[in-house]
Amino acid sequence: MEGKANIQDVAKRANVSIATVSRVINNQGGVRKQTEERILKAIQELGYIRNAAARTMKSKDTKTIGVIVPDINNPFFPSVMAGIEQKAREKGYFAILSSTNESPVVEQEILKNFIERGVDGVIITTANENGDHLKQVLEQGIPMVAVDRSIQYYDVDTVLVDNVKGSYQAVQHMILQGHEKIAIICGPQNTTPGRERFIGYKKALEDYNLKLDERYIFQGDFGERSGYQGAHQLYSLEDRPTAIFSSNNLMTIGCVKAIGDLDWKLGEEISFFGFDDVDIATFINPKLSVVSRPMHALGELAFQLLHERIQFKDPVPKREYKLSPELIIRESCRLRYPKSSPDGQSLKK
Amino acid sequence: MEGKANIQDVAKRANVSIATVSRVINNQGGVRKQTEERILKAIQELGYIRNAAARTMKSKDTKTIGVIVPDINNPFFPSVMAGIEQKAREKGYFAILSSTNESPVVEQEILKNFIERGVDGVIITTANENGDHLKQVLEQGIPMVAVDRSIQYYDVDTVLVDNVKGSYQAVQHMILQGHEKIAIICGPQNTTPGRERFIGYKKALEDYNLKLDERYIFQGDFGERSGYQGAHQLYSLEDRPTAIFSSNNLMTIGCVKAIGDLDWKLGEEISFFGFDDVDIATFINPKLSVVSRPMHALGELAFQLLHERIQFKDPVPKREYKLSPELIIRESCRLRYPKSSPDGQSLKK
DNA sequence: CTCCTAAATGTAAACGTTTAGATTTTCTTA
DNA sequence: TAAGAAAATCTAAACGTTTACATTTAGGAG
Repeated sequence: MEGKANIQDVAKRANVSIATVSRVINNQGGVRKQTEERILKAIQELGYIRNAAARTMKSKDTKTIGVIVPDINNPFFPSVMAGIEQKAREKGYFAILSSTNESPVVEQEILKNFIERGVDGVIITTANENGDHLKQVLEQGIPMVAVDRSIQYYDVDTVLVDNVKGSYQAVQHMILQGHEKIAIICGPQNTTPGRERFIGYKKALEDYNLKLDERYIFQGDFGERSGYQGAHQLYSLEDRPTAIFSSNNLMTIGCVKAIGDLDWKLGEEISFFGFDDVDIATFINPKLSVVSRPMHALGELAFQLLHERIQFKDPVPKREYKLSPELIIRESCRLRYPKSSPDGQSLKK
Repeated sequence: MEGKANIQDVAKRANVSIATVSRVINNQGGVRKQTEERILKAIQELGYIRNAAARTMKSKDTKTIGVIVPDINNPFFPSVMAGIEQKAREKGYFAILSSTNESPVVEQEILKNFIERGVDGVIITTANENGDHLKQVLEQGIPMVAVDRSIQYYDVDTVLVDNVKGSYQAVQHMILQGHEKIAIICGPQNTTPGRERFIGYKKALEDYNLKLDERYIFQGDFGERSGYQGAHQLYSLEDRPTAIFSSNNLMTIGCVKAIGDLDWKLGEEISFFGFDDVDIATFINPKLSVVSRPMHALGELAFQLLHERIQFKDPVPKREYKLSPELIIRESCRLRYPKSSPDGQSLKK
């Protein structure tokens, strides 16, 4: 009983034509109950499993979507993926997941492969927002939705987190606590999240009449190491900041590590706010205040948009969703008494 | 210029037959340079991309492997996945990833779908080691390798971590520090890791003539919550343990959280060793000692074994690898002075 | 210039489905 | 019970490749 049975074998055994078998496999109805049972029995006995490749050849669709993430080790993406997968499974879709390690070249290859395989749609967090490597996909009429990073030159549905709002609120929170020397550890400025979180930071300072101080701006790369370096550099400043805003989870980890190593008193000498919740946030003392992103929801929404595109091929205009992040206030930001020593004696007002 | 070009179109445009085109697509040689260039040009101009489904119909293989994990949110699996993916890409394979949420039913469905798609192989961490749902895959002659959890009734290549050794060493370490009342937070006993880590624990106690105390054995389920509950229960004991060994990462997190909430002095009143390294390990004070698994290597090896099976279909006997975990000694285990108050005054020899 | 051989290219038959459209069977109704 | 309609079933043609085998072409040797 090799795994060889095909629809022919089933048809023969059930004494019907392959068309009828096909009908019951896809429950299209119009088959007498008695016949159906006979066919089902034959399928059972032969251990028949339909061949997806052959099916795809005729019907075009694969019930497969391709998912591209830049870094599978960043816990943000598995979470998003979980959301995607859940919704996908509900609708009978499967997901091919590939990680680019932030390499546009790899991304290009993966996309080509996705097209070869005839994926019904693509969900992507691109490694290169300005690239034209996405063109090929769109040209094939394959729907695409961008997650977390938007795409420059093409109109694709996009699901973002409101980064500006998130970082604005975080920085605002620190300002309202009396901080004036607030540093930021930035992400790469050629990525949407990196850029936007910086914008929120600037906007908050502006709205509260604090001037931007170059010394307090550290350019990181979203990697743990750069967070570590950032904190070190800020610490080495003559005039240290009293608060730090870190632009993503990994840098937060690096940053907090450095703060610990430097014996910089978190929540006292230095307040802290991070973008993205992290496991460690509630383990260190004081607990970290963070901006939390609705990752699962992001994934669910992304699939939902994609699915709509897959089903109704009509050209609906591009849609863009911005999900609001949530401020989780814990303990790493303490009231600050401006212009005075940090002992809290001379409370202003 | 719809994304419709097929091999026929290319052939026509290059003024050759489809056979020749096929030959250059698969670089099989035997095509005059001049002709090849003409074909390449046509491909370029038409934006032709070969149809994987049609290809698969003839040549049988899909260059796709299916990967099944029980919980995509457990950081262990993305790490393994990264290893798999890296090796796979090197060999021109792609991976379909699906998460079962520990549900054997879902797992069964996914496997069926994998067969439909004609994956060339399967890498799986099964949700049900005793299930016969794996039979269908093997029957189709699809190679399979098990990762982290072995499979009962079938002979498949297996890549494991030496759980017994890991937990043995961890417990041994605590014993040698003088601990006698060592508790364990177990994983489910119907999974290999859960079982084996418990065995290592028992063995260590036995070897050092410590008797197993039922009160110090807490049955968890590898989830964070159960770790939390475990620590609570142990704390509520009249005669508290002086050390805890936690069987996995998530339970470690729960456990450490509880210890914090209970104000149980980590590293002083209670020593701790966890299986699996976690982000938080180096953030809390004292830093956590853990057993660390070579996750990336696990994934790489798994793919390698699978690839061998795919290439050489000959029935090689089942192979089983056990990778050694590594003990990372940090600070959460302190010397214990047995039989005396924990103030360390009465050091026994 | 022929002939022969080897290299290059072409022809046509699968692969396993789905699905119009044709045909047969069953059921209803007069 | 026959006719007609409706339901069930069948036939055959795709889908886009790969590949064994057949055919043509090129290039030397005589």
